[in-house]
Amino acid sequence: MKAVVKPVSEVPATIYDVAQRANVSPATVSRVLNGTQPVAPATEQRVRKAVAELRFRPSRLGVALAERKHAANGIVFPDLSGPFYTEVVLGYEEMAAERGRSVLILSTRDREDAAQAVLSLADRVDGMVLFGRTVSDEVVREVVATGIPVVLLNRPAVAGTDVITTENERSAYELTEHLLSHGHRRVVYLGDPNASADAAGRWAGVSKALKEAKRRRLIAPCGADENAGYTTATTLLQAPNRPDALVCFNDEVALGAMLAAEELGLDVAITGWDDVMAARFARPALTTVRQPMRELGALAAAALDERIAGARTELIHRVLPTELMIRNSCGGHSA
Amino acid sequence: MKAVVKPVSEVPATIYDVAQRANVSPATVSRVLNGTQPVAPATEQRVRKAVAELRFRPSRLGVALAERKHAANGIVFPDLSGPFYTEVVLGYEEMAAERGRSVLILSTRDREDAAQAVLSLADRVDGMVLFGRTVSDEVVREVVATGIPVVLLNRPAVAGTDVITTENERSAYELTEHLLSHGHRRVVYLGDPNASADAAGRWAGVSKALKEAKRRRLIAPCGADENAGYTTATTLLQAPNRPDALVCFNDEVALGAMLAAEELGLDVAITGWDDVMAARFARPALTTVRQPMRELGALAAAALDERIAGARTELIHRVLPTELMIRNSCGGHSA
DNA sequence: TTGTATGCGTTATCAA
DNA sequence: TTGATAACGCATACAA
Repeated sequence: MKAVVKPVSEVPATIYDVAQRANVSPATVSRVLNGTQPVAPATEQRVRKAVAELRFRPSRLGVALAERKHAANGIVFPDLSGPFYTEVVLGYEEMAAERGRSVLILSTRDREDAAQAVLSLADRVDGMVLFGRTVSDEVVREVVATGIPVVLLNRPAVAGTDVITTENERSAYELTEHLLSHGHRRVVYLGDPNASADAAGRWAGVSKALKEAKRRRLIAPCGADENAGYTTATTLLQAPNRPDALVCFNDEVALGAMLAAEELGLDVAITGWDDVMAARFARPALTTVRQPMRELGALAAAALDERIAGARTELIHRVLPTELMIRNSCGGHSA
Repeated sequence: MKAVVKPVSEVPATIYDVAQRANVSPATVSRVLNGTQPVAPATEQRVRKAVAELRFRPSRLGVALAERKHAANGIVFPDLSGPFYTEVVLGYEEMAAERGRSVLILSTRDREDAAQAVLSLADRVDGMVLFGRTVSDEVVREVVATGIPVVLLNRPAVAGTDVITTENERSAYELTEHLLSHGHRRVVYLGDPNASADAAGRWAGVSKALKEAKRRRLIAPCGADENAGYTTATTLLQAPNRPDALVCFNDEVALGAMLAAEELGLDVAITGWDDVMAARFARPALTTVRQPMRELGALAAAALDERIAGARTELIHRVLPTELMIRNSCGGHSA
């Protein structure tokens, strides 16, 4: 006489279905699946058989509620254009995946409800990393107040957060010194120190080198994209007493400035920041600064994980080194 | 006489805490917060007051389980380097956010457990989009079998999936015709038709144009990165009877090939695909094909949403047009 | 208009 | 080694 067996249905099986089919309690099924407690071999066999037959997959929804955790991390960035954020996100995802956590992304790019979006993300993750230039300190504090660990990237610390940044001032200083050593006398910085900590840090380095060399500390407030670089440089290069070197906030700005110089038929030294792919292919090739983007993301994920797991309670503040990529655009290297 | 009021605690308040403080039932709190049923003004006031005082935020975990949905979408891509995937992801995230859904990302880049990772992602979302070159058809079928809607991007359809692709063959055909009209006679395609549907489609277009012009249909199997392009082109350009035009699978390959040609001091026409930033800055500027990346992502999110909401049951298959960006690298345009 | 009670799918505690 | 059963935090039929 055949046993009456529930047919495999289209609706997902629950742990109760499995329990019933294996003639055990739901608790035992859970124990088998998670290895949380010893189970008799024979019992385990029955359970595994039932699981396979019913194609049972534990509901993440149920698991999450019972464990009261999402097993997911968030990451908030202003934009994804350019390789910088992209690479960081990739490094972050990779490390998170290794540790069994999913990652939720959120781009704040000119979104009016950015604050709301970030807060709402906070409800869906066990921890999150926030890039500079995304939301106000006030919002960061609110997120911290929800109780989840927060890691800040390239942004000044807020109480209760871990911080990881890449080095700015020293590299900018060296870059400027290099320019000066090539005989450039009138160097101006294209960027807006008020716009971000990065921009401020780089200006600080440039400024310091200029001061030490007893040069005028010139700065041209400028947006962070190619168009801003092009426009600003066009104006600058047509003014009397035009600069012979431009230290740009990033590669996009620098590339835009190169276009301007090219159009005006002017020979001016130009440097960028980030080492985007286009920097290598521009002619002359762009001198720039490379950041360990991948590592930045991976470290952020690791830091978050430590706090989520409770393995660390004190906060950290790490600064990652950057690397000068001297190429032809800064003059003196046979462009 | 003061009412006894529960102090605001550090542990998150639940809907029961709010109900108690407002002297109503949890159901009423839910109704106020979600506007699912009319509530008396006075009652609503009390509830909102309690919500504010307790800083109550509904637990996503509880909501998700009760509603039996994640309110989240997934997206799986092979990599994020290069602007292509990045822009698509951005378009996707933007559209998803507009519709109140979070997005979970998953990169399969040389990950051995890619299949497992994708399946596990399937448990955490209400629907997902999969790029070509990520997992096998078998895995796609398994995901479809879980019951969640699946949208495939730049990849041949699998039963039960929506498909959105960008046009390949026609653009490749036009690109090749253009090259031929410039007098190039020996044009070879750098790419691997077996590696992806994109590579195959582009080769089909090149092949067709060559055939119609009664030229030899030459192809050099080649990886999809800069290094592969450089290596392949170096070999090709040093062989007897070398090509005078290279149609490359993408911009990275083309840029690598340009480096090779430059090193060898050879003048050869080169075209790419994707219009990465470096394409504009290379000298000569790279002729390439632009895809509506942002739109691709947005459409995918929209398609997913329709199926998740049950607004559409029949499957779609859309092909988005691409645009030729004729610049200098294809010769005849005063490079 | 509001409250009661149950379901959602797990995990985990406490007995047995 | 195993089974009841109570959380977990909300939504929602069903009553009142």
